[in-house]
Amino acid sequence: MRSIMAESLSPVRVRFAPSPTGHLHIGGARTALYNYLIARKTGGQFILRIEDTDRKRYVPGAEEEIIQGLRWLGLEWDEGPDKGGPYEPYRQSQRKEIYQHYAQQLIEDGKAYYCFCSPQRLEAVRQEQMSRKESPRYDGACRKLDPAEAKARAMAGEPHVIRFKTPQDGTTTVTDLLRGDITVENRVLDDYILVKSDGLALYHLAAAVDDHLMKITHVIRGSEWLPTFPLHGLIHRAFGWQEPVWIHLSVFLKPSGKGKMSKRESAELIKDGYSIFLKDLQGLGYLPEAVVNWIALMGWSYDDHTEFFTMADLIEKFSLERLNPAPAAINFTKFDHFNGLHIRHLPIDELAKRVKPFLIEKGYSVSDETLLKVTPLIQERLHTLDEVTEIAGFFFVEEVQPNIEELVVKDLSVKQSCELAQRILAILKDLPDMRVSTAEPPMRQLVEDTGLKPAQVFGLVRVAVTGQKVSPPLFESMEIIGKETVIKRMEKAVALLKHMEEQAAAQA
RNA sequence: GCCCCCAUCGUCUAGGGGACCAGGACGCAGCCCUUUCAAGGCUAAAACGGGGGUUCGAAUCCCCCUGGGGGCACCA
Repeated sequence: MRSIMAESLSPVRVRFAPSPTGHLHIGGARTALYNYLIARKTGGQFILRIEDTDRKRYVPGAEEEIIQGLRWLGLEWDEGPDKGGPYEPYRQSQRKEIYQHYAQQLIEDGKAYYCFCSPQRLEAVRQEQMSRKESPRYDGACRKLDPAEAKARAMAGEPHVIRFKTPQDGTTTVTDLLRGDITVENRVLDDYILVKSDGLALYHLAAAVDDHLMKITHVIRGSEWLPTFPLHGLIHRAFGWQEPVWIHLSVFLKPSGKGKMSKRESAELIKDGYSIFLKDLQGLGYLPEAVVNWIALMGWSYDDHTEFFTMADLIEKFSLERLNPAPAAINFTKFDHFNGLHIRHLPIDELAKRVKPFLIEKGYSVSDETLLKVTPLIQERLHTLDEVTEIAGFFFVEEVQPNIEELVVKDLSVKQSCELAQRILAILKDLPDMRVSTAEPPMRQLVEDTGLKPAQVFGLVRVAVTGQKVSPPLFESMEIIGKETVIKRMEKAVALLKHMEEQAAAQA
């Protein structure tokens, strides 16, 4: 496959054609991304087309969610329902007449026919075929109808659909860029419905017509279309149209690799802080840069070692030839890794800006000045943005609530811990300020004087000042917090330890 | 049941007949660094599903099996 330099350098026209029937997920996002990348790389156009021909499955708000999701990822389209373009409209529900026109053309050419079979009859036929262990397929009853007569019945208003007259023998060969030729026996193909009884086209017709009219050069879509791929080739050929280059992407499997993510499993994921839905990702603390990097690498690779990619890198390096047709299991821990990588790649002020909403949401009062000082301390500690609250929340509160147990120094008694805390307090009180250069030397001296381990002394200070056992670097944190607050927190720790000591004495 | 697709470490992958006792990444384990946690560095364990061919030579090409996935709607 690698020898086929399909995209070469000529501009492609590609489209992402989602149907507004639910949430945009990472699988769809990846399809959109690959389309976008190849368009930008070749200087072509990326088109957004909404495939909303099924009114029953239409979900209000889904189109907006798709648009928001794509924009969040940074995948801006050149033509689409919201911005128009030379081939508008870009919403299939608004193109009903166009499809009808082309369906008529097929009927006139004898390549499609009216079908008046009721859903009930079709269901009965299906049942019977199944009971005979045959594949369910249209039995072709209306295929034999006299075309003039059928047309008259249709014109008279008799309910009908329009079916494609699939060749009954021979084979059909279509070509996928990644898989090569795919040949099927025509007899296993059905006389697929092209236009429903409500007059709206089904995907097969609508997509073919639109791809042709919109001058799409490459169709990059999910592999769920592979089974009907031969039909799509046949439809293009029935019209005498040149086919686009077809590329079917692999599917995403659940983390176990066993099957697709079910609706239920997708919903459950959020409990673990993950989601396959784009709408959730931002709130869970993920960067669009990381999402792009992560999904780009599920089914595509650049070489044997490069893994970090910005959008600009991807546009430069992406190629259809290096797409991988095998299904890929979703790996969320790798997603976390990429998120950390991109967090560390962000400029400080940008990271501060992105982390701020998470602090605000948890009720912290955030001063930009403090946040800007805190951000460098947490940058390499964050895997997701929302972790900022647990790692650095103590910077933005008046008081912390240390766990009394944690205040007791390892291998020391409560009494000894209390004495140590008092010595620390005395030293800090005497200092002119809390700069690292001011506070660290005397504290190190204390470690030496007491013969304790650094971890023991600093651990006590850490719990007292930050309220947590794990924190950003201690002295840098104290500098940001400032002397006044540090002293106040130390005093509280001493008081707590004293109280604990008294209680222990009373019990004895 | 029928049709189609896919097949390298647990996972994402590199690999286009000799450069492969198979490379990278995540995760996992250990070590280093270190005031905690990270980040970073180093090391380790970890794979060509099976069987036939073709060839001097196969992870790479062909066939079969097996396994996995997708699809069989007046959904997309």
